[in-house]
Amino acid sequence: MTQYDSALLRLLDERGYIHQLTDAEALDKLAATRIVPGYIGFDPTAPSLHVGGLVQIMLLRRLQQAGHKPIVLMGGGTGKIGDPSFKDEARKLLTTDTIAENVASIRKVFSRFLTFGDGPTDAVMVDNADWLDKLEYIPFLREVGQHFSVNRMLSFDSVKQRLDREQSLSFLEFNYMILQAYDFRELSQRMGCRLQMGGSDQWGNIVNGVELARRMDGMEVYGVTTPLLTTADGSKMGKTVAGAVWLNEDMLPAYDFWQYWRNCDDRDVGRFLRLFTDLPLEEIARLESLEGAGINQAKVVLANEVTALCRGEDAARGAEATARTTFAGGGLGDDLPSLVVPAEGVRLGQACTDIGFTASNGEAKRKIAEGAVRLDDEVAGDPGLLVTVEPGATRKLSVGKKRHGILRAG
RNA sequence: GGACAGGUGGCCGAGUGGUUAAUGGCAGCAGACUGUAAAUCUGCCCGCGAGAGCGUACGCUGGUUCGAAUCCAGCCCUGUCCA
Repeated sequence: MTQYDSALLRLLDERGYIHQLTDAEALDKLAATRIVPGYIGFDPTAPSLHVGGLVQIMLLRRLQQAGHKPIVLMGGGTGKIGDPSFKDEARKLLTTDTIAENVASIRKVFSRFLTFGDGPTDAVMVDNADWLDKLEYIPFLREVGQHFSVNRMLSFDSVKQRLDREQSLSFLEFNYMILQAYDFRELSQRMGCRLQMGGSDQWGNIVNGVELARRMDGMEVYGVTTPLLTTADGSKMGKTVAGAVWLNEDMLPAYDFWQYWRNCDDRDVGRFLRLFTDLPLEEIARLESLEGAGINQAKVVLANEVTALCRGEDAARGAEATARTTFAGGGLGDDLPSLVVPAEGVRLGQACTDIGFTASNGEAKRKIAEGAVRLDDEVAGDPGLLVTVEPGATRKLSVGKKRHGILRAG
């Protein structure tokens, strides 16, 4: 571990955020002596960020915790292009309306992590559409384009694999890194921004920005990337087959969000606690050293802390209470998904699909045949079984060991 | 614009006229074992239907044929090379 003078780099280092630094020494010196405004860009490709973007948000939070100024850059402009870095194929182009909606929807989550305002270390939010939309092609090429070498751009890993695999990289996408570099330069001019952070896939884009600021203005700015966050089994964080683990509450119930963390791999617990919670390092060290089933305690703490941060204390408490009653007590917690059953009843297979545990009636039938479906904790073997619920009562419907739901009378 | 190669189920990838709803692998789900973990073994894995069964599906549109993912034509898309 390198010894840093600045609180910022020490904090980032000990909690596992640092993958690469453009100029560690100079940045360390700068951060030790003055407030460093730093930014991270978020492209509005969906109405919410998901857990994969949480490291980035936490990074801004750490920046503020270390006494610096976080800048949230919404990619209202770059979102119209789509970052090709390490992508196998081009993303579908989003309409400008969708982008505007996504920007509006994504903004909300940041206020839980950062303190916004006008103070020197208060966070601010900007949208690169404000300057990118106005660019004029020829002047832009002359001022900015002349500083880029295509030979060099082609050599970046982020696009190389795309070229090596002989997949098309459109000129539109190819320009993305130029625009991101321009963003960095623009922010350094407008708000004295000196630092860009991002995932390791952003290294190429960040380095381009550092070089552009130097070439155009003789300005020294810096870059930090975080390690690529994968779960212990090697998959990307935040994306499951069932769908992404969204940060916005209207996209994913708090209970499911909590469960995502509760079910994480043993090997990930310590790393996640350092990255995604504010717990002191000694406490984390204690939690991650728990052996065997004891590690489950640490997972509950992780789930509680992250849910509280993202969704609020109440959401975390509710999700934990539901989990405890359901799994430990064999009962029914309030936060479980529920389905209203009409008076005439509903077929068992249909119920499994309607509540969202199975994707189709066919799948429901297969699961029932496999003995995976239980009604009030009794294995139910007949997909045609007509399930009714007494008025005022509830019944428990389970598929597998993890998915439980409430059937209510209609 | 020309030559060549390709477009198959969430992904990779077999299949070149008929027991093909389509081999295999990955991912996923379930069962067993556990700790709501991992690993392992087993089963499942297009939709509708209680079921017999029906409907869709191999880039798109037509055609040949009793029968096509497989053959033919046109078109669209991708890549490589050439102009």
